[in-house]
Amino acid sequence: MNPKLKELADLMFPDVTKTIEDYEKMYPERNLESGAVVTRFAPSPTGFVHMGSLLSAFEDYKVARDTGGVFCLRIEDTDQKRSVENGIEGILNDLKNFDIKPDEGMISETESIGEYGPYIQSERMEIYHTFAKYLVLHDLAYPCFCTASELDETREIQELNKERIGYYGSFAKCRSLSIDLAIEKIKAGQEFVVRLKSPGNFNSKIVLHDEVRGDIEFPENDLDIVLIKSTDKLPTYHFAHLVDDHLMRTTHVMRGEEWLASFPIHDQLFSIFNFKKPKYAHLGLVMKIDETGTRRKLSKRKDKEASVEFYHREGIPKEAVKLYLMTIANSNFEEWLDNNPDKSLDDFKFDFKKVSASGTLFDISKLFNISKNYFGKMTASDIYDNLLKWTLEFDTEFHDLLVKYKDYSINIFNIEREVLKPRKDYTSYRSIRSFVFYMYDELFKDLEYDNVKITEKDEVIKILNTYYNEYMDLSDKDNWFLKVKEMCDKLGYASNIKEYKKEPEKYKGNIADVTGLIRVALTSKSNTPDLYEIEKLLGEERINERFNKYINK
RNA sequence: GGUCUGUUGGUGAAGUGGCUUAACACACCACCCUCUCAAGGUGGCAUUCACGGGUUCGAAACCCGUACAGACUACCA
Repeated sequence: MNPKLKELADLMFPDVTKTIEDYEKMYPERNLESGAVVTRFAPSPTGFVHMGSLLSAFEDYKVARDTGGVFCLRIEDTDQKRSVENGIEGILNDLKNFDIKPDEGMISETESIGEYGPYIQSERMEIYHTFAKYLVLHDLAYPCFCTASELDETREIQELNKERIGYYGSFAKCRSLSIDLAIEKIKAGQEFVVRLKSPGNFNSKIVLHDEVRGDIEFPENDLDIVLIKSTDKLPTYHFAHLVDDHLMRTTHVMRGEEWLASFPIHDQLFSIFNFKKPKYAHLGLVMKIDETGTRRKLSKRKDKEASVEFYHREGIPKEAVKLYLMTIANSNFEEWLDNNPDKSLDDFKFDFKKVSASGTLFDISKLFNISKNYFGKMTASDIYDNLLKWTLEFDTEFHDLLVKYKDYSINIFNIEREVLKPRKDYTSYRSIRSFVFYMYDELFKDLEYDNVKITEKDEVIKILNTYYNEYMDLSDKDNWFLKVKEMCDKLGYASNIKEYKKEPEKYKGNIADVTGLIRVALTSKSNTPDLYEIEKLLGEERINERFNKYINK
């Protein structure tokens, strides 16, 4: 070995005490069953998770579960500017809201589980430096003293001459610096970054395999990319990816499409160290159509639905969100679910080949539809329990009523539920209140009554009184309806709508007008679930009160 | 400027050369059912797969161009 190189490497990394072999021993190959997949989700600690990230975390987690593998949460805090206070807790919480728990890695702001840590990159300094030092020792990396303005300058020249932009070939000034000079500069206290001495040739092609896109041809990487940054001595993403995913024995790297372009860099890094390469899957981005009608990446800043906390706040059941995520993750999932209505998400196996390569437009109406169907399958008491939790956090007024009237509330949620075709109107926990508020006297105030057909005051009084005094029969639904019809006939309203349509001039109106009036008087709404069920739950006394309230409004 | 990816209806998409006169689901529209609504049922919604060439007996699928969209091209991830 070149002793000069050793001197340089020692100077650059005085803190390194271990060797790569030491780390290989510390973090041995995992002893997993064949087919078990090791994935990882590696966010910056920004405190919350973006929809696109949630999708990839969800897929990472799903594959790990499906194969009996490991899902790891690693924190990429190598860009200190992005970190926020308690950022890890925030991420963990967002993930937890969708039942995603790491098998390994960070489990709180400061704690982790697993034998492959530390799982926070800023705590892995010495490891990165050990690997970087190895590279310097073998003349595969070098210190670069170029300043930001020098770099800007060469970029401008490159732009002007329409040359490829970057630090490569003759533009890589520090690559050809003599070792002596480099040593001298470091001794003189000059700042430096560590750059890869890329062995690639831009004119040669390589073919890399992506699990969703198949084989892709790239030019070899010839960029002398930065491995270790100057001021904080932290690694760049590229280098951290190599070291961490190798040492954590990640088998499948699933990440956004934005990483596709740096695939050749990562492949080259693994080749240089002769490490076993993980498989890669580059996922299509989650897009939306904005006000101007153009398609663009869903943005954390601009789009409220981009932050996963939004779904929690809206009260969309996490199960529904997961079903939606699965439909965009694997295009065959929806059909599978239709054909296997009794099976759950866990019975479906994630398939890389069914991942769409093109960016997905985020479709919130589809999500609501899935949510609606999910509510349709829940039991009334499940709804009650979950709604109780949701309102505790987001609607304490309603929460108190739910506590006070537990059984009554469950009965409300059970209206038209335990039947062959259950009604489907709830789209979220938040939406429920607007469907049932009138069932609670405490909320039946400051009303705006919907419009009704029958408005003439004497007629209104006559119908409500006649109904209440002579025709209200709550013993069972059939009797109830017979009585209503009877009353209509007596008062001159058609009890059969078909008849009415044939000869409308023969009647004052039809049964729908009459029940419409009763419905609005009782609930203030013209659209509600089954009237009989509502009346039955309300009971005679409150029906009377509400009729009077309506008449005197 | 360079590199790479993508392009099937309003949306998500199936489709790997003949079974496609293009599944399925969401949305939308119409009708039916019906005391209102939600559901549910029936039907409609791409003469055509960004465009132009080519290969082939045969192409949405294969090849070549073009266009458009997106990503990357940082000591950000």
